[in-house]
Amino acid sequence: MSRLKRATLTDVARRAGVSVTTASYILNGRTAQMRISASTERRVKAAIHDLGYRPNLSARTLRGSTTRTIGLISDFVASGAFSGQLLSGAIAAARRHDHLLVTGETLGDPDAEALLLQEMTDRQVDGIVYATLSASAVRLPDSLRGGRTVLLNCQDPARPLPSVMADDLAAGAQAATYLVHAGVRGPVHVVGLDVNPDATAGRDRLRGIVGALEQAPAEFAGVVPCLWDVEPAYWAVKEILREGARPEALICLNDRIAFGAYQALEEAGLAIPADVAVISFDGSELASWLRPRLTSLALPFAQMGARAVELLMDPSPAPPDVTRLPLVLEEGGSVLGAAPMRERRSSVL
Amino acid sequence: MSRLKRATLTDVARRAGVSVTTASYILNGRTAQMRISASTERRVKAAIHDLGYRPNLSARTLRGSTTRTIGLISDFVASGAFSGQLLSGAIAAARRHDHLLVTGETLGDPDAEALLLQEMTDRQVDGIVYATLSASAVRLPDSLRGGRTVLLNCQDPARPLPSVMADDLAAGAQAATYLVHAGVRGPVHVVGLDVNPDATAGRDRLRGIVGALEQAPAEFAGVVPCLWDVEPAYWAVKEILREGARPEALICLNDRIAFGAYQALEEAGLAIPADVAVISFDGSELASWLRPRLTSLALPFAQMGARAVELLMDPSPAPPDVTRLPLVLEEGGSVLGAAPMRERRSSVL
DNA sequence: ACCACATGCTGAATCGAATCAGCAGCCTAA
DNA sequence: TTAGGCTGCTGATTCGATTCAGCATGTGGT
Repeated sequence: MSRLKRATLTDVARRAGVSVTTASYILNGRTAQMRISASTERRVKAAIHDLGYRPNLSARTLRGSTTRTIGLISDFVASGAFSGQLLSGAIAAARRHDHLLVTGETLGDPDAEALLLQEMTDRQVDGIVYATLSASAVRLPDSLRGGRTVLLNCQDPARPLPSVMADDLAAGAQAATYLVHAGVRGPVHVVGLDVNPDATAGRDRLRGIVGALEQAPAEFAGVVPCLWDVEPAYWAVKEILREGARPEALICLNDRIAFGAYQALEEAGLAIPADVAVISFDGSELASWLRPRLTSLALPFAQMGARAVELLMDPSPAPPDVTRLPLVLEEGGSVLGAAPMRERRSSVL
Repeated sequence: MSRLKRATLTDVARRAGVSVTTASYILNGRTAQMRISASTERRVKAAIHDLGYRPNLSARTLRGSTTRTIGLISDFVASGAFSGQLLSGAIAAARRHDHLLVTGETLGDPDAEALLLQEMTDRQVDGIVYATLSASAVRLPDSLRGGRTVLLNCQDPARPLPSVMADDLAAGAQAATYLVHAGVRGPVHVVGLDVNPDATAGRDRLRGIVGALEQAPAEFAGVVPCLWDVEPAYWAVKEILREGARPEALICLNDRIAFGAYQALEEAGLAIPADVAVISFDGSELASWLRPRLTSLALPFAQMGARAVELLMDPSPAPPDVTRLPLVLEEGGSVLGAAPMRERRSSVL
């Protein structure tokens, strides 16, 4: 109510006619061990209620030194819908553990990063989630040495820390297998290639794809190199079509690439999925906007954010290894012979 | 370094051979008023440096009661790219004021909202930004009574609080005027209609559009009602085309609607922009992915997030009125006769 | 009748920093 | 010589909650 004066535990104790010590014990549910009588407990609880008492967290922290706060540092918060999901998952998990999230964005600037880490350790956050937007290898700043830290969507080869990532390798295999089960045999092209040597998602997916295709009666026709965006993909696919390629299926390394591929295929008069099957990775909203709806393996960003926080909150220190979360197949209509509807949970596989 | 024991001001004072009081004064730059000698100051600063001393913020808060933290409560953090931009802007502005952001997501649940507010006031945040994903009227919980609060992308008609919103009315006029200047005279259809009575963006944009068209030599052909998403828009536009409408321009109330319109127009063999001009609102990535690139008025989400924080940080209490930030025209190639796009990459179109 | 023990509570110290009030020592002026 | 003022520092208290150690009672056993 009145912002002028918050009630303190002293106020509560006075009103209930007990000592601050007793009030504190009751507040913290230690009545049993401390042998507080039921009547005293009732009086104190009434006082707490009447005064609208809320404990001062700073005072608690000063003594106990847990803040019920965890820090999340990300390189990019603004880009795309993914960071939102990641944040959302982390926020929800933190709430489940009665924690709040403080968020920082580095924009890739090491100085900003160092400052943020400083700010967060100054605030004595109970743990730090260090996240990157695209799966990659990173070199963590030294200031992150002590304390609980979990990496999210990245790994530091030089530092053994627990890390949460998407299982891109398995997803690659899953995509290829899905096509094969849908009857694809002919040339399968992979579209997209990372230029950033630290990015791991593309390489992992590709390895998964190639590995699965080798085991299957389907021809791998190679990689169409292009940046992971709509326009580069459009031009790249247009180009291979011009050169005479007649793919039976395209595996696009993300949804934006798939969109570019859609545009190029349509322009070339090739129908999806009748002439060419398309499958991709991300599971973004874009996939659901395309006609036909794009079949895509969804990155479990919300779950990843949540898992990272869970690992931090787990009292037994998490082992310094990588937790890989599976991508989830979201079926559209871009692969012929596959299940047409979403309800058809991949019984084909 | 060692996480075992942080140096305290007592440690610093001991090492420098002064009292804690003196150390505190030097730490806070009050050397002049407190007549600390230069040599003492040097000794203490050296001690601070050597020990890697960092002040304990909880102790400071306990005494001073500012936390250098501001809370942001949003209904949806996960959806779309917008919340990310909004967050990013708010985070950056908070950093500029040496503050950190704690973030909460209510998912529209009033109970979650109340709990979050409680958590944040418990933490004595210096201010709260209350944000919604889509521009709307809200009824704030009573618990938000005291304290500094700024509304972001929403207004509470019952409560006079400072609020930051996009200037949708002006943007509507801007879109219409842009078309008129590009030579559009024939039937202009507006696509999209809000079902949510609390949402304000659509109504404001529509009012702006109609107002501007009335002043201009262009025919307003009415509203094509549909939900703000790709598929509803596709069907709705398909339907009016089937019924014989021959629009010269479509003003789509957001980019997803525009995408649906693109699909319907292409299917009907109508070329953009040669046969039909399309303009829309959002300025999302999607706009840049379409062929031709969609001309769209970008919502200034990052600036809005930043502005909300600035208002909170402003020592003079912000007046309880609405700050409206302009949308920014991002030109694509979806309106004929208008300025060509920058870097005309797609000369094919 | 006296010790032992359980019951039900409280005093005081503690966490780390900020700050008010004040205290030596020295210099200057009357 | 001493009051007054300046310089350069410090002691003690405060913020709000937690917690260790302990202190009155009452009760039961012998």
